[in-house]
Amino acid sequence: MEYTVQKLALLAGVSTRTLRYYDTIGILKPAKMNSSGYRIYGQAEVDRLQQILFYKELGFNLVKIKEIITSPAFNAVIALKEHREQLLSKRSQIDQLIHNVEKTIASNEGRMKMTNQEKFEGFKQKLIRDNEKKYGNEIREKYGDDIVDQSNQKFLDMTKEKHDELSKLTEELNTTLEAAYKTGDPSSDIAQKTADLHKQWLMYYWKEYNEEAHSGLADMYVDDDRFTAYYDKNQPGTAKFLRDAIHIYTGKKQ
Amino acid sequence: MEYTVQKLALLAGVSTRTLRYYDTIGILKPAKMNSSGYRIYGQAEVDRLQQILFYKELGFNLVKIKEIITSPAFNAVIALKEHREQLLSKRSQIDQLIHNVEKTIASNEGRMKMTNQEKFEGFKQKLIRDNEKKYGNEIREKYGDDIVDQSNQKFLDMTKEKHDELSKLTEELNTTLEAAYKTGDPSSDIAQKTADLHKQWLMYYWKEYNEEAHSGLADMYVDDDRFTAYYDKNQPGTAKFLRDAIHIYTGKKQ
DNA sequence: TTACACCTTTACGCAACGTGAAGGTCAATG
DNA sequence: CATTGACCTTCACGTTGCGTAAAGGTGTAA
Repeated sequence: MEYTVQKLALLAGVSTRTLRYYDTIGILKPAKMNSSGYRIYGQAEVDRLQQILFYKELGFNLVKIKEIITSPAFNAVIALKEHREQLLSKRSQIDQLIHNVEKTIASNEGRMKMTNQEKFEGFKQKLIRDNEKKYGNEIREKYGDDIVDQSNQKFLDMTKEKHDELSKLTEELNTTLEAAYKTGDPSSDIAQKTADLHKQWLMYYWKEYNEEAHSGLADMYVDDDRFTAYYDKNQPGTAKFLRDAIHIYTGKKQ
Repeated sequence: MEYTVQKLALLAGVSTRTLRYYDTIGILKPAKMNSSGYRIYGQAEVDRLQQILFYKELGFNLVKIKEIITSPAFNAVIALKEHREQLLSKRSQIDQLIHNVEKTIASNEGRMKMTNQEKFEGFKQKLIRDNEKKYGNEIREKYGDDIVDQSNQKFLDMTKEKHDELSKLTEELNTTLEAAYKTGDPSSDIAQKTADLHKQWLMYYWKEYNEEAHSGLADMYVDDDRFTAYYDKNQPGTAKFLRDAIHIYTGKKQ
């Protein structure tokens, strides 16, 4: 039995374009060409196409399929297991997305006060948050995933109430820091109060608290210009002051 | 605060290419261009970018994001709900894939006798199966989805044992049909036995049995050349004979 | 002025085809 | 025998969200 493109396409339920494409990428070449240059497929090609379609239904891409069907059968099992892993991780990604979308729906719907506008307004807070996250990544590398993982997730999971709490806490931290700075003494009660507020504030972004990480972050406040610029915006030296206070608070320095 | 492409890219954790792309597709235009044609972004653009990235993390494509952030907030909730539906259906698709992949792994691994080669070899059987499926689709349109749904699925779910049963049944069907044909009488015992075997054989592909569908399929055996060719390959007239036997069996004809 | 880091536009590449366009081929028909 | 209509062929652009050169202008510090 011999088939032209359309015959085979009809038989297999694919388009003729698909068969031509499979020819050009070399995954399914016709058995021969007739005198007019028509593609002629035979039984072997039908079988091969069946295999291709089978693996395609399992979600493999054509490159993988080519590998599988051109090399010995043992590769198939390996490929299948790899593929299963990929599918599983893809599914958990989607689960995450669904979770986040639902959270967003809830926060958009239930409490309309927290509009998108509000949620994203205030550049400075965002700058800081982004930097926290950025340093979170560095800390993650140093101290392992668990400490910082899913700060983003925590933020998304935040309800309006939590969000308001955070806003208040941020303000309190700022005013307390300003007052503490005026004492000039990082070991003063108010400076230590500031460090404690900073810890609490941090806990909105980090899943677990860890003194070493906290102290490390404080170092980075001085090392990174954008951090420094933010904390020093009213009074230069504030970043350093906060760092010292945190060092004392975490027991890193005398 | 003003940002060039790279500054903003660094801040937001995206590439400069991305920002330029967002400019060309009009989802994020810079606030202005300086005298040399450099893109300059301001605070509003940073905010907008944050929104874009937020929705991107939720898995929206850029067209949808553009719709959401350029039109009033109420669209956002609708879009989110639609998006959730899409994600849910995507997840169940993936669940299907995982299920199928696992079945395939099991059939490849547990019982090595059923290799891919075997599984897909034998063009005639496949041709018939494909035709069954094809007609399945037609029957589906006529009698509703339930009757034929997931014949493919059923095939995938088949274990080695089932597969062997099916092979044996197919052979029995063929030999019985041949013998029955020689009697020349579609109402003969052996012809009716054949019809019954055919029903059993069909049940490997259909979820539910239905006399009308069975009888309809028999008609198609005569109407479709490929079917006819298959059944008539040894003795011409076999397709017709089988059809008549099935008609009697299903009570369609005296 | 030289180096170097930054900026610009243009454009190909990726996956798996869909969708024309422009033009030959084959069988049946008037 | 010419025409029709259904087939076949090879380009080649469009899809999504950028990555990755390439070729060339700009800013600034040494």
